[in-house]
Amino acid sequence: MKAVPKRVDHEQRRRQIGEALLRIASTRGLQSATMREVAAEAGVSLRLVQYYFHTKEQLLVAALAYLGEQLTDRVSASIRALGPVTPRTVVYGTLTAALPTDEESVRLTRAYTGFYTLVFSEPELGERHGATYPDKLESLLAKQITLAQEAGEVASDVDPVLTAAALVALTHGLGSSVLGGQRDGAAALRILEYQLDRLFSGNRPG
Amino acid sequence: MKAVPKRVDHEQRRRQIGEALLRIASTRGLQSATMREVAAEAGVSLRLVQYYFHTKEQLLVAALAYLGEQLTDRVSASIRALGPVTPRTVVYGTLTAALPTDEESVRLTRAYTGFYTLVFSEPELGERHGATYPDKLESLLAKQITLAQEAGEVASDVDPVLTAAALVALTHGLGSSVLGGQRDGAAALRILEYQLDRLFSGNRPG
DNA sequence: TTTTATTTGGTACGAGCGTATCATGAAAGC
DNA sequence: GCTTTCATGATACGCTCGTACCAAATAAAA
Repeated sequence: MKAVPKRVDHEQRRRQIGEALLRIASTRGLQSATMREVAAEAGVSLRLVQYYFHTKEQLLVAALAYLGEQLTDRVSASIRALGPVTPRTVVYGTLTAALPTDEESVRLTRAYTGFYTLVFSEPELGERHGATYPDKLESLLAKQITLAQEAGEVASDVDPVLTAAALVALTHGLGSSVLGGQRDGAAALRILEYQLDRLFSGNRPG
Repeated sequence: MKAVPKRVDHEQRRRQIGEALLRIASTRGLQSATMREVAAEAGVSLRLVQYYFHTKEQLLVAALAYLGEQLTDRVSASIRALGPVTPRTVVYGTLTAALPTDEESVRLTRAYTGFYTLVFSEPELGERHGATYPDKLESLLAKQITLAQEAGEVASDVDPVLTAAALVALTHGLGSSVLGGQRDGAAALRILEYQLDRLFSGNRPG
């Protein structure tokens, strides 16, 4: 079967090629990520890309999976960096990690946006991958907000579900504005933190 | 020179073709709006599209202008529909009009998103058009929030600029989630109105 | 009516795309 | 050692894209 690869590690090769695609997607855009460009970026021949990914869609799906890994890695690292795990640090860490503030996050959000817009025109890709990231994010945040309410950190009259959805949408919108060149990452972070500070100020604003 | 067009009204023809492109952009996506597809959708020959728009970029720029008209028309209609012009109605009307809730707004936001993402990869188009819509929107909303503060409708300690930016980004993010099929327009509207209601509730939430 | 400029149609060209095909070197199994 | 399978390479095919070219109608001007 596939007991031991003969010469090279298949998974490593696939990853090498998939990451080349992500690199292109985050610099020249996903529509520039042709099979030939990916091959050149990965330093291999076109035939090799076809060998490991019989079709382009398979390549895209694999690259999207790799991107998902990097994204969740970054989020958990961001939460960890904020010290003890509390509802507040989870919410801050999760959302600020998704904002394109430094070089790595710009890369990730650019690539992610590319896939997101691709799904607009090719819905099969999203179904094949089942990428319901935002939904899980929202329910996670809603739970954290509820916990924060019980701890008195968030006013008791806020609706956790509606607020969590708004925060995710806000973060997404801010990310788009940064990628679109409307403002820089620091400004976006300021806007997001302002909203979070207002939310986590207990019963009174300010 | 071009005193009187001989047979047909040039501007009308250009509009006919431009709207055909918008129709394609809002259904099959902007990447499906090839010159041939636009010609077929407009019911004219490919040569005619080339005649009125020497290059595809000119066609895109013109269509973007038409889209802008329709967008501002919809916003002012939405404001007018909310009754007397107050800061509150202006803010509600502007933002809810930008949300894909009915068929028309879905069409508009789909087309708008197509152009927005196109600018990601072709920044020249945005520069050529100078489409700094969001910036103007934010300053307009910031001013309205300031007015609402003076009228006591909004808590005096909110930052109008940061809040306006957040509202625009929130609306954009919500629109994306609707277009991405994550929720429907009604749910997005509920989330937005919840935030607006909290903002316009004076000094206390609820 | 003849001329001329404007408006329309049909078609071809060159480039880039995803994909398929043919061919070859190198390791594994008998 | 020979054969079979895996891994890689070079190249070709069919398609679609934006654009360019050639030609024919038709309305305005003379």
